[in-house]
Amino acid sequence: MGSLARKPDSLERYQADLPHLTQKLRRGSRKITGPRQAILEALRRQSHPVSIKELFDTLTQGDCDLATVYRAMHLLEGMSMVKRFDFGDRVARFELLSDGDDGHHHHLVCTQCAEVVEISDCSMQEQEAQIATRNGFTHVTHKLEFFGICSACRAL
Amino acid sequence: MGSLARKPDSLERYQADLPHLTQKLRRGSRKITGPRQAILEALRRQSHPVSIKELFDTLTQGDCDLATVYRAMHLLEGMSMVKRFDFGDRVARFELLSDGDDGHHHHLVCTQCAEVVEISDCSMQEQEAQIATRNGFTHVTHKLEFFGICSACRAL
DNA sequence: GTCCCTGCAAATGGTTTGCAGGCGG
DNA sequence: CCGCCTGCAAACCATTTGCAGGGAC
Repeated sequence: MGSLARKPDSLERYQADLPHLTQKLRRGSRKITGPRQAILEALRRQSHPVSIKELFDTLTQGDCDLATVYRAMHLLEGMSMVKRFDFGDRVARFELLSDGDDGHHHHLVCTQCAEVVEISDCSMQEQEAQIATRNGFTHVTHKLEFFGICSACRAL
Repeated sequence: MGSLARKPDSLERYQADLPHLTQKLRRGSRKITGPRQAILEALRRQSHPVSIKELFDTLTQGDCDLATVYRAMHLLEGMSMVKRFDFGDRVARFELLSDGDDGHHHHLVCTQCAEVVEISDCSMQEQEAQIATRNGFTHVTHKLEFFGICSACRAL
């Protein structure tokens, strides 16, 4: 069952607590500010990739500015604390990374209701290596997302 | 992604000639206009996905308006005459589809110079099917692109 | 006391759209 | 001639950035 997709909304993934997260900031010589704490808290509550606008909307009005969320996500991405995903709708989505998790996984997205299921197993290492050597490339990575229609939408 | 320095196109892929293409338009009860012919001609010259802006720049000034190119690409996409690709830089890129080609292939993109190599073999059908049944989804498709550093950029 | 961080507002860049006139069928 | 297409300009939307004041350390 290891490769089975994760159940949405159950938050089974381990999420570091806030002090743990802010410590990472401090280690990176970054300041721990109110907006950043609010953003990290908001991120912890998510179990799926969220867009910046969505994240912003979960914040108490006045917690911080939209531009600050953008800046914070850049910062966190640079510190490998979040991972950016792209579902092809021209909107960046982010997930908080757990310790030691490189965040490499994919998603199955319902094209009608946007339900997201996490796909944990990725068997592309060998293909990646093959592609690298065949084309003389190095540092080859990939982006992969699945799209389809979920059972609920199909029933409609 | 860097700016593009497109290499001379090899054009190995079969590209239908213009009359053949405009016939498809006619079959779809679409009008054959000057701008559309110019756009199709410009598309035929490409052997890799091009952004709308790039395509527009290859047109003789005055051939048509940028907005018209956008509208034409929507039209052509809806008629399955072009396929849209997404390299994660928030810019849509398009490729002309050959007859009978569903356009399912992937690309290897250099993150420094934006060189693009087409990856033709895709062995994900079974994984796709697996993911569909495991999660109760239907009509499952995927988007997959590879990124890396090409030999030229590596040498710099 | 530094200078990093923030809010605000304006700019950016890709893409879309409203409108009135024009041309393909 | 009818209605699809087009050019033009303005609107849109996610994201970025300049600036000056304020707070973390």
